[in-house]
Amino acid sequence: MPSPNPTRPAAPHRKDARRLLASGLGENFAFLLSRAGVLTTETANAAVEPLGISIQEYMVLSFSTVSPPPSQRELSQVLRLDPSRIVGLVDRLEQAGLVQRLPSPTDRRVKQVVPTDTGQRLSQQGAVILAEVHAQQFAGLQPEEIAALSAIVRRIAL
Amino acid sequence: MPSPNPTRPAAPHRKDARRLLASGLGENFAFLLSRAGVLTTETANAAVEPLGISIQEYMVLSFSTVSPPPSQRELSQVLRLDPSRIVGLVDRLEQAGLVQRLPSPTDRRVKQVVPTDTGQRLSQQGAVILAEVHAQQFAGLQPEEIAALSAIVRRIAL
DNA sequence: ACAGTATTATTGATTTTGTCATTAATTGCA
DNA sequence: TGCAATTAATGACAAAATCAATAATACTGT
Repeated sequence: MPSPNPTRPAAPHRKDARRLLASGLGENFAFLLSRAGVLTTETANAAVEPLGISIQEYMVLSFSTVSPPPSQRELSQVLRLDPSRIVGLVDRLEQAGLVQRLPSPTDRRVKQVVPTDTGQRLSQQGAVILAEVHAQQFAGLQPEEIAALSAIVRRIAL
Repeated sequence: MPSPNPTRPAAPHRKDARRLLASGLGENFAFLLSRAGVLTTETANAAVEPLGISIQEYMVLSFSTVSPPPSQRELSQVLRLDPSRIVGLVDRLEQAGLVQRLPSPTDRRVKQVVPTDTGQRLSQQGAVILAEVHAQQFAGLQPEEIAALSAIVRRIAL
């Protein structure tokens, strides 16, 4: 698990920003977006840590709440993780009693990943926590800006 | 180097998007931003591959064009990479004749990373290529939306 | 119905990254 | 001067990405 120091939410410094712009990197979407992604992921990871799961595990859990339940295959596509990685993530969630692997009624190859009641609750808790944390992280932005960001990023990411 | 298949620029599918929204993950900034970051990074990586460098190497090269030249220390802060990682990246760029390590005139501990003429040109080429690629990647967005995205993400990432 | 092909979950090997501790050289401070 | 801090570099180790292979099952075209 990439558990960055939770006490240091990684604030970049003024001077860095100036030189970043001067170098041209500050206009580079690959740089900006991946950096924004890393920063928010770090924050999110720290936020769900008290729940006893990593942010990746949270995402598996969260997506497993969809109906009908996803196969591990779908999880790997949606989360853009190698199928072999999903195995381990689901393993840990299963051991923690948060999800179950149920055989698909229609295809005996696939195992559906289904949240337990505890898993359901934890997923909702996580959603609340993350919403709070991001509200805080984006406190400097206007609500319309956040909405715009959400809409645009969704167009890129989805 | 995380060199994703350059022929498959990773297009998410309609149906995934629907279920992603249904699961609630589609409203999750940690998910959206990190995913957008990964997607654009993959695209960018494929785009600069013909130049013979990875996107990380490109970023080091690009930032080294700032004046005065950065120390390796500054590179590690700005790019959020471990100092030990910078060593290898600069090594490769140096071997490729794209940057030089010059002793700082004011502090004999620091080595300034300075682009060669070839490095300068390649950095500019890269900037052009990446601009094109992202224009293409964001083709569905209005220019104002792209501007807004850039501004907002810069506030988050910088 | 059959043969061949594709797909699913899983395992394992290999490589790449991230993270940490340590070191030698050098600087800056008390 | 002497001591703590900083820089680049190296090496150790854990985490993650990537890739190949496998067994079970499903699907296809004939």
